[in-house]
Amino acid sequence: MKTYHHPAMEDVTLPAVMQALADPCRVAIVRELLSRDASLACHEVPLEISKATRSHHFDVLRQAGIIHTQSEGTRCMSSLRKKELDERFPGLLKLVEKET
Amino acid sequence: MKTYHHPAMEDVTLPAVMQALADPCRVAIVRELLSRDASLACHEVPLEISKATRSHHFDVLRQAGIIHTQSEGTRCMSSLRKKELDERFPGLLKLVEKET
DNA sequence: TCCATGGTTCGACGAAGTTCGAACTTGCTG
DNA sequence: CAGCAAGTTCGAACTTCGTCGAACCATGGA
Repeated sequence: MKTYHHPAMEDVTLPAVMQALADPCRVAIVRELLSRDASLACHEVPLEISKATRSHHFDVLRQAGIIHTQSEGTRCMSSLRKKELDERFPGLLKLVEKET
Repeated sequence: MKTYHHPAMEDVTLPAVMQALADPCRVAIVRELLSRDASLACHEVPLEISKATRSHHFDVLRQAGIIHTQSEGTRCMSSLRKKELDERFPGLLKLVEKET
């Protein structure tokens, strides 16, 4: 079973998290997670991109400390690190929440 | 006298503004502006980068709707579009304010 | 009028990021 | 066991970004 590395929240920098959210696909993923308030398998995201690209975007979000991922059978379930994020970057998720 | 183009705030997207703040230099510039609560000439920013690079970063911030720039003699003074930003992206500036 | 100063623009360069197909791994299920 | 479905990894092609030096443009003063 694959395991994923998640950075400690205090090691996550503002530019890094901004960088991660600087892509419309990734913002869409975070919004999907916000609207569900639950974890989500990669392939469930409604985006017209290849598997490889999808995997990459989840990777970036994970390395930026935004999501937490774990294997569950053949799927990998991701969820927001909501509480930690709210503590480290208060207001960030609220910012993403709005559709605009 | 040079004039600058500033986008309408409703045309500024979240990924665009995130992209602009995804660079440590630009975050530093915004922090400097926040701490002064006044406008700032390009060359006053305490960053060890060339004139050209400096100009570029101000450009990016301007196009992302974050700062407003105007010529004053030979200098160009920039200031935060604080009120508009707070309205369009509430909590964004507060996020940048923290040193971490 | 000439020069110094503050910024801009241009072209170049390497670094980094996005995207994909293809091959591979892993776990479930018939 | 065979086959499928979900993800990962790799390499390639391409784009974008950050940085700089050099040349350039305005403005204000000597």
